[in-house]
Order: sequence, then C-alpha cells, then structure tokens
Amino acid sequence: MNQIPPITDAELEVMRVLWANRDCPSSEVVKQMTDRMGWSPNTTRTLLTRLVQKEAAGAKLEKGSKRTQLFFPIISEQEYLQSETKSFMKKLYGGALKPMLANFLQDKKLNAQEIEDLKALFDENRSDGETEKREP
Amino acid sequence: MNQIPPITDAELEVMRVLWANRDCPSSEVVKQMTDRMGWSPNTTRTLLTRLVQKEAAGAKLEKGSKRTQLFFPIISEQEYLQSETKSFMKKLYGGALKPMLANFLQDKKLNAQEIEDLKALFDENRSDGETEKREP
DNA sequence: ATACACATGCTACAATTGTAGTTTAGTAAT
DNA sequence: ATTACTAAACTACAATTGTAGCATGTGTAT
Repeated sequence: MNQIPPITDAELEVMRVLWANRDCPSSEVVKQMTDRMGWSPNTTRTLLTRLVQKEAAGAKLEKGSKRTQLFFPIISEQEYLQSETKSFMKKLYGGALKPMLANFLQDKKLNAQEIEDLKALFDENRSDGETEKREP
Repeated sequence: MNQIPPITDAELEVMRVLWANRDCPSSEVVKQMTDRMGWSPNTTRTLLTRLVQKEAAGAKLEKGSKRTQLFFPIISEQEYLQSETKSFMKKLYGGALKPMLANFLQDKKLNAQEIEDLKALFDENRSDGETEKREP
C-alpha cells in the first residue's frame, strides 16, 4: 500500500533533519539548512511543503498554537535507505550483489580487519537458518 | 580531467545499446529502443543528440556517407558503473560499505554458497598483503 | 490597540527530463 | 532529373527540481 514517494536530493537534506530531530518546527529546520546548505528560509519551507504534499513527512499544529506546525518524517530513514538501495541495485546491477561489490572493490580495497568484519556480517545474516553459535 | 557527465535514466537505456553494439547507426538504436522501450524514433534520436552534446557518446560519419552517423560510447560502462556506485554510496552511506550491506541483507538474505562466493571476492581484493594463501 | 515579526500559503521562473513533431537536406529508385 | 525516403537538425512542451519572492494572517511587545 505505502509506496515510498520519490524524494529529491534537496528534499533528502530536509528529511535528514527530520530524522535527526523529531517534531521539529520549521524555524529549526530553516536554521539547520541555512547553516549546512546556505539555503534561504523560503527554500527550506518550500521543500517542507513538498515533502508533506508527497506524504514523506507530516505536519501537525503545535499544542496551543494556531499557526506553528511541527514537522516529522512519515517515511523512516530505514525505509528510505532500503528502498533506494534496492532500486539502485536493480537499475545498475540487476539486483545482484556480487557485481556491485566487484566494482566497488576495484575502487576501494579493504584491509584484513574490514574484511573480517564484513564476513561476520554475512554469517549473521544467512538465509539458511544457522544464525550464530550460541554460548556453550 | 574527464568528469563523467550526468546521464539520465532514459539516456542510460540508450547507452546500454551503445555499450552492446559498437559503431551503431541511429537506425539500429532506434530499432532496439522501439522494441525494448516502445519509444518513437524521434525520442531515441533526441537522446542520442543529448548524449553527444554532453560527451557521453560520440558520433562519426559513416565512411562514404555525408549524413549517416555512427554512434559510440565515450564513457565506458565500467567508468559509469564505478562513478555511479561511488556517488550512490557516498550520498546514502557516507561511502562506507558495511552499513549498505547491513541494509541490503535485511531485505535479501544470502545462502551459504553465495556467502562463500562473496568472501572469496573480498579476499581476492584486499588492500594489505598479496593474495592470501589458504593453508595446505 | 498598534506595530512588528514571523509562519504559512501562493506565485515564480529557469534548467532539466521525458517525449515527441516539423523542417531541411543527402540518397536511392525511377 | 524527379520523386520518395529518411537521417539529422531544430523546435516544442508539460512535469519536475532547485531556488526563491510576495502576500496574508497570527503571535508578541509596547
């Protein structure tokens, strides 16, 4: 039912603020965007509006106020990352992990420690049961 | 010096044809795009033109002809994948492999065989020592 | 009450993208 | 040559995206 709507690069920056600060008044988002991106207040507000329109974020009136709204994410960071990663993998690698990794590793080699770490990650997430060795 | 220009989704489909068929006349690209994407001939030609403009592809006159051009990729598939993968990893995961894999694995578990395969891939591409030798 | 600041809601506008139609000029067939 | 095709060039046009200005209504300090 709930597809993840397309979120543009600029909108993503705003979502990052919403993910980091729950129930955030626009003034706070504006401040952070001014600092981090150098955006004008209206730019930030436009993006907030667009995110609410596409239901990636929500807004509710602050208690007691008739105008100030608090913004919050509807799409979670987890959902977003999963969806984006999946569509990226599909678009460029037909959904297969190996060619993507082969490509990645050409650019950035890993050291023994990092490799151990990733191997462990794989073992912790295998499909055929057998999760981890429980203690004695 | 040679940055990879942004290539849109529709343009990418055209690049795929150029990567698969070297020195391709537009008629051939048109045919494949009509089949695979249902595009009108002009749509395909517009995209070819745009790819040439941004120097992702090149065009040269067919020998003996004064109008028919042959198109070819300037950006290789390898370069493209590497660049896109890198910017994707950076945008969503700060360039780190582990969180991306952790995310991916939540969606799609791997079986023992696949895991072995990937582990081997890591070992073949380590930064420190040369290829590791397994015990006799 | 007044005035000022500020949150929201419209409006704007150029660049990019997807998707083509129209015009012009080589080419091949008669 | 004349005609009919068609490759290439130029033009179009709505939707999306980045980036913001203007107008309006509400809370806040005098």
